[in-house]
Amino acid sequence: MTIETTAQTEQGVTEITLIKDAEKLVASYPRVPITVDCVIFGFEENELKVLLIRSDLEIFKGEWSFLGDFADNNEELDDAAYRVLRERTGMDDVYLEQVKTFSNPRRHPGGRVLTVAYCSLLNIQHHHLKKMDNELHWHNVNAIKTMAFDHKEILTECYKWLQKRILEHPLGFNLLPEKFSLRELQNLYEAILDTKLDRRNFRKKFFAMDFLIDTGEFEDDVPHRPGKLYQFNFDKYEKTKRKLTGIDF
Amino acid sequence: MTIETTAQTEQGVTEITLIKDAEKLVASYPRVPITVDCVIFGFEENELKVLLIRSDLEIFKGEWSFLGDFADNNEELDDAAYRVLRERTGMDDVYLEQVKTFSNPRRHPGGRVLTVAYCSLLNIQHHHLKKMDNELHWHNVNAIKTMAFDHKEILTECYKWLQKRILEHPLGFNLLPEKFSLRELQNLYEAILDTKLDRRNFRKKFFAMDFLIDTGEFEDDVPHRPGKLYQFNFDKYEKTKRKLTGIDF
DNA sequence: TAAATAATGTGTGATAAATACACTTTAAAT
DNA sequence: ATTTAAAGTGTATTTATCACACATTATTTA
Repeated sequence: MTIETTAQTEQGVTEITLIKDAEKLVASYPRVPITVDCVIFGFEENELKVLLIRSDLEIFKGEWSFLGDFADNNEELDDAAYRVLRERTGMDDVYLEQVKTFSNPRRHPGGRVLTVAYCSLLNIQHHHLKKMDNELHWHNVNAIKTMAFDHKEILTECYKWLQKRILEHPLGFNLLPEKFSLRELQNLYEAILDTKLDRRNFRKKFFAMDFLIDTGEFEDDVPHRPGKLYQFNFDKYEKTKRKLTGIDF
Repeated sequence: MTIETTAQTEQGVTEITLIKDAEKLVASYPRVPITVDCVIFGFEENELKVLLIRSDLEIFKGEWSFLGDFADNNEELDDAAYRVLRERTGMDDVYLEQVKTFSNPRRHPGGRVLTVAYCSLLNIQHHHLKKMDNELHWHNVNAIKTMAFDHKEILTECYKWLQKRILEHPLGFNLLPEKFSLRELQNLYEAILDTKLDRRNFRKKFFAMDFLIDTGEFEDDVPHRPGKLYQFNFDKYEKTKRKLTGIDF
């Protein structure tokens, strides 16, 4: 009993020493500020959009950038990305995934800053930009020519990521309203993949997967025959492994 | 002319001011030490291996970890990863790809350290561990139970990455000797994907792609009918978009 | 109220890819 | 000469991809 206590104490002391050693080692190495950047995709008027804000750096005055922020001390980066989303858009139940870390030492004019890019997909109708906030804007992804920092490069990488990811995982539903027509779904895929798809094959493919629930409702604001509205079946989505590859091309 | 010079000077002055502002902003944010960790896969005796080193932290005495290092000031992380490979294995023309950033604030006992995991694939026969260096060891990937830091988690992610990546990109050749038999190639795929493949379909698949060059040579150290030796056709590999998906399952 | 418009909804046949499956051949070892 | 162990090869079935056209329906316009 005495021995056991001693052993424990000794072990405790040793561990504290070892942690001190580790701390000393870590303290001796260069440190870098870390940011997260959220590349937030949306879909509206048949176009793939991305949510940008005017850079808050004078040197990039007028240029657009992603929503981002420095990571707090002891904040996990996923949490930082969710925090940025919450703080800037008011949403926190969105799809979010880490994509890539960018480390060019000259990417930030204020010195070396490392950034981790996160892609987020959100339904524009669920998110209403504050009217006065004209620093925030949804941009057509294909129309963006230049951005602040290395953000154009980040956008390119994230857009490629999205094109690939949407073929192996039906992420697109995160971008649509809760109830959507098959045309809207197809338009979304066409916008993201930047291609035309055959309507019959597209429908066949999606009906073959059991992702779609027929709501029995129809569109009611279209100047032509209204299409049926569907909902996404999240349960099936979790269970299936079926890929979306090979939609027509 | 005078005006132009003045304008240039003024613009220069302004830019310097703006950069100072940016520097001030960056200086005000938390900084974190960054490491890269190289998850180096190899293939030997029909098993997928990963190259590990005994942790240099006393607190992890005896535990295994990836080859890693802190990023130098102003060093791009890809370069840091290549540097680690070069310094520790003597190789620098290896396949290397960024996989994921790990940021749990408690992942390092010496305080917050962020790490970026890189996967590397290398041909074990081209790399001869220094005989005395018994701190470095090739481990069977499936036999690893615990590791230092969060390296077991990193391994899991990188192994998943490899399994996925090898189906869309013929990376496997990086792990094989220059000349290899189809059996070796199939064994490699079976080891990585952890599954059995049909020999005829596997051959059909690889011959259909034009990745293989028939060397006309045969194995000569096997206790049975020797197989033909092939080389990988890097030119075709660059040109093709053909996927490796759907090998038998 | 008839005609024009614009998109919905539906099926089949052709081609290509994935999969399942068994026997003969060859070289080395015994 | 026999055994062993793997190489090498072909076909038939099923599944997925892809190309393609016409009737239907609600709205808008003349």
